[in-house]
Amino acid sequence: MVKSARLNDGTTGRNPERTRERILSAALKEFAANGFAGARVDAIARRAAINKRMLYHYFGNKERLFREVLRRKIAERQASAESLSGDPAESLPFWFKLSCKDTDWVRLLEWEALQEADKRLIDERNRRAATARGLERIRQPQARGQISAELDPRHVMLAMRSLTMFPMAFPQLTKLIMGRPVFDSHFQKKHVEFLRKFAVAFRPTGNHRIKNRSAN
Amino acid sequence: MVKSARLNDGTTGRNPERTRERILSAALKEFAANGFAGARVDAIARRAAINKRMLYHYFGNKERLFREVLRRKIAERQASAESLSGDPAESLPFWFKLSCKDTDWVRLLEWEALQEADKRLIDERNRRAATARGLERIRQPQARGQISAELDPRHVMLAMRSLTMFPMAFPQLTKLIMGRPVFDSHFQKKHVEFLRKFAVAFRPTGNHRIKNRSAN
DNA sequence: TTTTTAAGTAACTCGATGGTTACTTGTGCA
DNA sequence: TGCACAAGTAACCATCGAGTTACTTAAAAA
Repeated sequence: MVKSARLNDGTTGRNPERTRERILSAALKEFAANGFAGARVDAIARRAAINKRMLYHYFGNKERLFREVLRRKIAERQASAESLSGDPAESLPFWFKLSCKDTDWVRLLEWEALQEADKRLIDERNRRAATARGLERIRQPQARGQISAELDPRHVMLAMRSLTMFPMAFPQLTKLIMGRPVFDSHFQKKHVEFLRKFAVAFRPTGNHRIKNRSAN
Repeated sequence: MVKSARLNDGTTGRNPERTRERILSAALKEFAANGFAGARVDAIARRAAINKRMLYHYFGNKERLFREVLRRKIAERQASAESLSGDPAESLPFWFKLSCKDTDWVRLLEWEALQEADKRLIDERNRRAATARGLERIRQPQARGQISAELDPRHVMLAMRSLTMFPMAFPQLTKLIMGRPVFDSHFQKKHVEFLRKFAVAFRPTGNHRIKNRSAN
């Protein structure tokens, strides 16, 4: 037969790479939508258009698949975090927009908060390191006088995460308060404006800025 | 028999009030811990130390029980919201401490965010009204010059909710950032301090405060 | 070409779970 | 006193869902 020659990277016949990939992306959707416990292996298989058995062939079981999905997503996220300005008036809108674009991530974190609260974190080493780098990206602008040095960088980070993730994490509350769904682009634009204005909260106050400047 | 006289309010024999109450409080725990889909009717029955059949006797089915649990909790919450100062330096710590004390509520909201995102809210009328009253409690301090009138009260409310609920809603992130569990009382004390200090973010800036004062 | 191994499929198992059936027992009221 | 109805119990059922068995088929190595 002619077709058996070199079709593997195409769309026909067997293709382990493609199958693995389809399972992973289907699983991401399913886990983000329903959490680990709520996700249905059959649903993942259907979404990926593969036989359920293959999922066990490639990933062993539901939990290992979940860990793999999470690991990949974490890596993807860390990439987008690295290059970023120290000015809260830019970074707050940036993080907020990212949450709006990547609802799967927000939901995965939320499921994790609810379901694996007690168990130890997946990919913990990696995430600790990323958090430490994130804190460094707050201390630098503090030294430069862009963020008040009076504030503990950890609380600053927590506050920034809060302000930028909360609306997506609690869409029903956002809708209740704002009168518009979180996905509404008008709301998103307005909230970006609000965050940009609100960012002054992190800036040094007049007297302190002078104190910091003179300390250099 | 002597004992059949007037024991109903006691601990022995039949007691519909008590049974209903036990089911409701067991259900609150179970739903907060596992969400609607994850909650097990058998587990609720076991927790309440009643026969599973009674649960259907009193509440019809799992969903109606859930709605009743939520309705009660919402009512309880609204009560504690009504009397409250307009000064963010007081209200932010107040709401944060409330979240710390009432984790069940935070978790119920979080399950709702994840699971009933599409369906319309339970007890919606009531919650809309409470939200409107909440917005009023922001407009008043704005008029008094305690909160900047430059800020849209809805965004202010959203930001306040974010800052006060987020740490409890995402305990794993809080731990990652702070190095201590959310339940740690030292963290809670420090975060209260941070919020009190950070509350100036909502206050009018120098020039605007003058403008507002002169407007009265 | 043959053999070996990985990719793929259909049908099954078995425990868990929401809800029900069919029953017994205590209590307030005529 | 007895009767009607609510409170309460145990065993059951149908369905669903993670994981498995037992098989076929493509493709790379020998």
